[in-house]
Amino acid sequence: MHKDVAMDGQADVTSGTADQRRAQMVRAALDVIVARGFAETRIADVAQRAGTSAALVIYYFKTKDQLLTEAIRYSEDSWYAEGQRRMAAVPTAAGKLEEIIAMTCLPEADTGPAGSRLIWLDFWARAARHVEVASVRQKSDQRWRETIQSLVLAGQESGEFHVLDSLDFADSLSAMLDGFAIQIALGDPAVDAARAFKLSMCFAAHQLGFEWIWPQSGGMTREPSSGQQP
Amino acid sequence: MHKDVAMDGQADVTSGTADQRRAQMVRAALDVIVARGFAETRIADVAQRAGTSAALVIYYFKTKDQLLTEAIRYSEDSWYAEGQRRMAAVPTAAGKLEEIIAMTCLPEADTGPAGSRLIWLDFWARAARHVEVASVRQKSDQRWRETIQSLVLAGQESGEFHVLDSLDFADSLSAMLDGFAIQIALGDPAVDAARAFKLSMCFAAHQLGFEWIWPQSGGMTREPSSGQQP
DNA sequence: CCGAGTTGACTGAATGTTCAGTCTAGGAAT
DNA sequence: ATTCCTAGACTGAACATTCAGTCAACTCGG
Repeated sequence: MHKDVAMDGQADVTSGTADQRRAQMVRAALDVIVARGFAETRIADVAQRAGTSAALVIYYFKTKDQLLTEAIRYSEDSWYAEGQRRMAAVPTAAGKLEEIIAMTCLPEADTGPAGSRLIWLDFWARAARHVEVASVRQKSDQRWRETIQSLVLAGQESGEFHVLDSLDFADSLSAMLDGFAIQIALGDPAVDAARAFKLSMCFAAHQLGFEWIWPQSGGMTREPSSGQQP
Repeated sequence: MHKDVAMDGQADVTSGTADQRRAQMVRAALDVIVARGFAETRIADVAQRAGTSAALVIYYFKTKDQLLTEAIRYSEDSWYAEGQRRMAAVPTAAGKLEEIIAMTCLPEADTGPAGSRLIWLDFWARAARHVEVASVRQKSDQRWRETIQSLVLAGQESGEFHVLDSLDFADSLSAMLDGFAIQIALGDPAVDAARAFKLSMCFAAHQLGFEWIWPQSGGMTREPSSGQQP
């Protein structure tokens, strides 16, 4: 019989190695998904990437489906955590918002799992047919919108932002970011990362009523994240 | 060798039947893709739908890839044509814009190929890995943005709209619509079609400076779409 | 008008490959 | 010696694509 490893992590702590193995495989899966795409991801590829056998992968994740779903969940969680981390490092609401927008728009200094934008496309497509994935996506998206919304509320309370319906704004910005993410992921020459960033920021600044200029190494809003050059 | 049927439609009229067959198959493919999703679309399914054999499908489209690519191209073209058609039926720029937005947001009275929104997800995902599809998407998107842009320019000249950078607006709205399309396609309860429509229209109205209220059967902007069928 | 030859449309039955998922048996830890 | 781990070899099914023709509609020389 199987240990029926629970998806919430801890399982039995007796074997630290087992959990490590699982995590390693999830990460390997993510790498392969990014590189080859969802549809082209074989268990054997993941196994190879993780330096083990296909049989072992199945041993840990009962099915391929479960592996992929877990990989996606992991990716989303990392993404969210990264967002929280970045926001915490910035004091002003406008700065936090800029950080969020930069995260989806500017590809450099990839967040934990590389190529998140690329994965999203597969993610969405899969969510359309796969209930479990759909629910992961829905939750993840919800969480993200709530992050934006509460950020806006905070900014309004501190007087940084105009007062407007924060939910409307969160939903709109979130949609716009998703839309730009597509263009960026697909490398559309007409709408590159920098342009998406600019347009998103202009939208936010305009709606929320704060000043924003391209981060010229001295703007009031701080440069988004670390060093990045056009 | 093959007749090498040109992709721009009319081709040579010598054999009406062959082209009909092709078109029929493309439409069948589209149906299957919508129903089962891209990855789960088998040639046999398409053949069955079209009332023929898998071998015949391959006979017309050398490979499955070609069939799918052509199906996507067809879908996009229909979508675009539908857009043009709808716009032509409305006099004001604001009305046209509303029509466009309604088309992506409101699911009712599906445009020619049903479930376009759903297909987009697969479309994007596939574009990420498949050069040919990528180019189809890029062109299609470009065309769409240009449509919006020239619409805005026209509205500005007639004095309906504020003056602003029409390209910036087109790119932003287009992104927002894509983003909402995802939520709608996936049936996210937090952002349903009506809400997406409202938020998009508010964005447009706000940016372009025209009045807009929910179409109350007598608004200045006409109700989005009406009865239409081939 | 006719029948041998040609060609395009079409099919059912292979073929061959590619994988997800077993199975079995060996190794390591307890 | 029992219980996890692990992997190589297998199984079985799902499919895309090919093959070897059949069929019907034509042409065209006589």
